[in-house]
This record gives sequence, C-alpha cells and structure tokens, in this order.
Amino acid sequence: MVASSSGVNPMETVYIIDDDPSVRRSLSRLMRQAGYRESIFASGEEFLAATPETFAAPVCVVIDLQMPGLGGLELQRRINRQNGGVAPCSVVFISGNGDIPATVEAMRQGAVTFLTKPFEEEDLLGAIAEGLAIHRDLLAGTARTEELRSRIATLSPREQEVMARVITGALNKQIAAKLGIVEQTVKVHRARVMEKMGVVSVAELVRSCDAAGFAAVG
Amino acid sequence: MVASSSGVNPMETVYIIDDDPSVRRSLSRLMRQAGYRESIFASGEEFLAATPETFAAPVCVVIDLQMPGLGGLELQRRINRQNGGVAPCSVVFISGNGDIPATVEAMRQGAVTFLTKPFEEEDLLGAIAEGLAIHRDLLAGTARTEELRSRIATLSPREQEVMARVITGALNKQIAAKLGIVEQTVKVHRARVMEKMGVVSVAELVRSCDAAGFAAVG
DNA sequence: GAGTCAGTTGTACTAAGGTCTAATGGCGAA
DNA sequence: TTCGCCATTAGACCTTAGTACAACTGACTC
Repeated sequence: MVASSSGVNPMETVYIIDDDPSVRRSLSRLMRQAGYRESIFASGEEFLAATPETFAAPVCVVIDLQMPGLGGLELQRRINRQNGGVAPCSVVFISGNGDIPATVEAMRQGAVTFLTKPFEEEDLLGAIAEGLAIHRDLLAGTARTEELRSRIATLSPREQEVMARVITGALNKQIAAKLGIVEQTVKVHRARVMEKMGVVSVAELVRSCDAAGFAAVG
Repeated sequence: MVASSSGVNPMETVYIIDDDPSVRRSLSRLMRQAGYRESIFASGEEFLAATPETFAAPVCVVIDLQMPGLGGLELQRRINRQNGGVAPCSVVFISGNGDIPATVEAMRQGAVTFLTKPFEEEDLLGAIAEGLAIHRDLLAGTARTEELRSRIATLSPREQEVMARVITGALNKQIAAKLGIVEQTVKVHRARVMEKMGVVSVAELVRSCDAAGFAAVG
C-alpha cells in the first residue's frame, strides 16, 4: 500500500463538475485539503472533452445534477457508455433540489450516492472514498482481464479453436476429430496455447479463459 | 416459457406491505388484474412472521416506506439478512413523502426502484415485472449453486481436500506429497470426486467448484 | 526467389492419469 | 460383534498428455 502523508493515494483523482463557480472553488479546496488530485469543470461537455475515455488510476467524479446544457444524468450515461457499458469510474451526485425519480435513475445507473445540498463535508469525503475504493477494485479486475485478453490475441486462429475445446474438457483425439486433423497436431497447438497463456495446467487455463470471457465451444 | 392467459407466470407472487388499508385493497386488486398471485400485509412484522425466509419461485415485495413500527428500510434490511446477505427476493418501494436519503439507502440495499405516490399503475407494474425478472434470474443461478453444494456435501473430508488441490492444477504426486499419502490413494479419491460431482473432466470440475464458491487450496 | 510463419503430420519416448482387483485398519451404528 | 463407510496401499494394465526432433505445405513478405 502506497499512501501520502494524509493517508490518501496521490494518484487517485477527483473530478468536480458543477456550473456554480463558488461550489467549484470550495470543493476544489476541500479535495486538496483531503490530499486528492483534483480538476474542476464548469460543464459535462467540458469534462468529456478534457478527460480520456478510460482511466488507469482510481477516479471519482462528483456531478451536479442540475446543469445548463448537458444534465447530470445524461452526463453519467455518456460516461458509462464510453467504456462499453462498464463504468469507467465512480460517480457521486450532488444536488440542490433533486427529486426522487432523478435519484432512482442516478442510483440505477451506478452512482455511489446522491447528496443533497447543503451536505456535510465528511459525507462527501466518505462517498468519494467509497467511490475510489470501488473503482480501485474494478481496475484491479480489469487489469487482469486485459492481460489475459492480450495473451489470447497472440494465439493463432487454430490455437484459439483448440483452446476453446480444451477448456470444455475434450480429449485431444476428440478435438482432432472435430477439427478434422490428427491428434499430434492438436498436441502441438495445445502446447503453444499453454505456453502463450502462461499456464501449466488445464485448471489454470479454464480459470483464465473464464476470467477473460473467452467462450468454450462444445 | 410458461405463461397464463394474461401473460404472467401464475407462480410468481407479489407481496404488498402497507399500513393503509385502502392502498392494500387497491394494490391487491391491481395485482390480481395483472394476473399475479398476491398477499397483503399491514406491517413488516406481519410479513416476516407469515412468509418463509427464502422463496423457491420469483417474488417481488412492494413496501411502503413510512409505516408505524418496523419502517420500510429496516424491513428491507431484515429481508436481505434472512438469506445470508443475498437478497431472497426483489423489493420495490412506494412512498407518499419519501426523501432523497431514504431513496439512496433503499437503492443501495438493492431496491429495484422507488416510486412516489401518486404513481401511474403502469409504473408499478413495470417495476414489479422487472423485480420478478431479476429474482427469476437469481433463482436460476441459485438452483445450480445449491445442486453443486449438495454434491460437495456428499464428499468425504479427504475427498474435499483432494478436490481443492486438483482444481489448482496440482499433479497427483504433488497432492500426495502435500497430504503425506501415496499417489495411488490420491487417484482413488480423485476418481470418487469426479463421480460424485458428476463430471468427467478437470475443466468441468473447476467450473463447478468456482460456481459453488468452493475454494481452491495451494 | 528466399525467408517467415501458421498449420500440418510423423516417429519415438517419457510422464501422468484412469481403471481394476485385492487387501488392510479404524471407527461408529445397528 | 457384524456391517458399512472411510482411508489407505499395492500391483498390473491401459489410455492420455506432453515433449523432442524432423519434415512438408501454402500464404505472405521482402
């Protein structure tokens, strides 16, 4: 665990998106005091234009529900869409006069929480800490998945076909029959699969493929 | 897909929990008209006393947030706790004068949605249909998991030890060394494991154990 | 045209997994 | 005590998997 003197990982970033300059200023100061990296934006459009579509380090976005132009809920939708439906970061909503339907929608779209102004600073800091923790865990899982997918990408088409059948528990001779080749050929492909995937047993291969979402073939 | 003439599975049940008799009556009628089995309760205590802790068929509970005695949020917590932290059914909240913090809490605890009175009948029916669908999927996964766990329960302690190592990809001789027994003994246990678990390959065994939450041992 | 790579096949050998039969000892239930 | 279940081991035998070495083909590139 790496942590700054304030107990917060300095690579964890908080983005503030609010059309009210005074809110931006005060939240920006609060984030710095808490030891977070932070950036402020006056609108959702500005945020989308200035930030990448995915993040490599934990990120929590604080969004004001009511903003001229791109509204908070629509902004949340666009952020979620950027990463193929998987949330690319955590989202915390703040609002001066939100309603229950908007709250439900925000939570259904994966918001960590929804705070109504005025709120206690510690409530916001708690929500951000939770959001960053959620995103941190998500990134840890994503990193593993990405590594496995890049390994799979190095497999030749034939090797992928063989692997898809190996992870169903099929015998070499059964795979050979299905693919119309000889058992020895299967062994060669299979050996390369194990090597390229960085595993030494079928059990590990099955887990790797499941984690990467690689589908088995009957 | 089995469905009654109204397009709703007659085994899917909706429970209404509201302290207002007129609300109970009208929602009860609405549920019957929609083709659902339904039961009404005047309080959370009454509901908890009258229903089982788990359900075998899809269930959606409609809870009024404000009730004397056991409140809606606390009721939701107790329902969730009944099944070891896993939601035993879907929950939809309705409220005449709810607030945003309560909505956030309800959604964080897994509510499908939170409707404010007065609401459109179709909104409630839509939420219930979604809740039942969610619970239906959950039950499908649970059934598979339960079947696997009951199979694991038929394994002797030693067989479970062997299985825990087989699914890490360990060789028979490695397992034998770890357990301080001979390789042949491992083979015997292993054969029984495969038979009792109803699988014919290590790949299937790994998937079954992962699905059942059976931990591998290094 | 030479080189590279994926895909293929063959032979030969070693290692590991799986099955069968048979036997021993402990331990709790009927 | 007898029976059944669990755990253990042995020997024999067969099937699979894995590895090493060698070779051929076709497609694509330089």
